[in-house]
Amino acid sequence: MESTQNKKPTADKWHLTSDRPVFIQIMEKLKLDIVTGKYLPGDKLPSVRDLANEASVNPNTMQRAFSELEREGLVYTQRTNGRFITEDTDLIDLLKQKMAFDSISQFLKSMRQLGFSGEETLQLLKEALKEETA
Amino acid sequence: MESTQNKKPTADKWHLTSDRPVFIQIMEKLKLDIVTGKYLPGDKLPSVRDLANEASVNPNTMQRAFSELEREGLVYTQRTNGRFITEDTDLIDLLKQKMAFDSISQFLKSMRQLGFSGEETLQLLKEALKEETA
DNA sequence: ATTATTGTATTAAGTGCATAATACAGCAAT
DNA sequence: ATTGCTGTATTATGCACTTAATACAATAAT
Repeated sequence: MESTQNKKPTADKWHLTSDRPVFIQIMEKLKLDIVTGKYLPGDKLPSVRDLANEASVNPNTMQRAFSELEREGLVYTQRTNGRFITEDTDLIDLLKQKMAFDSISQFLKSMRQLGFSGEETLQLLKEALKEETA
Repeated sequence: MESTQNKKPTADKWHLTSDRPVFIQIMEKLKLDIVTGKYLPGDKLPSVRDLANEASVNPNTMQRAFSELEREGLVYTQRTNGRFITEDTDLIDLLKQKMAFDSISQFLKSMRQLGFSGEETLQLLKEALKEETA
């Protein structure tokens, strides 16, 4: 017996969309959770079935996301025990740096495509930050 | 008779990838060409077939991209004469503003997801710009 | 008037992603 | 030893995007 409020409280904080492959979006979310410390090195992950259920996704899809993450060395598997976050903290740090670098590069590229110089882009960013507090 | 160098010189400057719908990527490229002035208001566009050929894409796919652009008011069609860039310069300006705003918003969002504050992000961007010239 | 070019529509096929429904093997807990 | 949970594999179905091969209607050019 579960209490009525104990159904699925930790449900969809995955905000998955249909405009890109779901397994990619899951990978991105997991990577964020890893580099931001929501998952710590060595942490045990929920089972494929549980996570699939929580994300309202097919187990195959969740499985695929983890397969890819494992290929990248971010998680490792103990065949019948579960999955765990890598303990390679250097790898995690590198990933975070790379994600930040990629974000900056992509931003500058798209702004330049729109015709803005680096200086103009910097200025626009400053103004955007100013707007936020106002 | 064509000279040997007159084959398809203006070929693939479309760099389309397979990780996202092609018709979306085409729309993005066309929008960029419009807001950056490579196409001017009222300009006549090449035919669907020619553009499809140039981009190495199926005519249906190119057609779809244009249908969407037309829905957004960026191009208009003369039934059997061809397609033209909108002459609504305000719309074009608004689009450019929106694209820049979206780019900035997305950048700030992704950096915050990585744990960086607005100030930190600004600093990282400055450093990135400094690195470029060095 | 004829011809070529325009946008547009249709049908069939192939591919990748996601789902659903199972099933199996191996280890942990009991 | 049995039971339950783990990752993993398989088969079938559906959907969206893309391609291919046509075809048609309407206008511009000749």
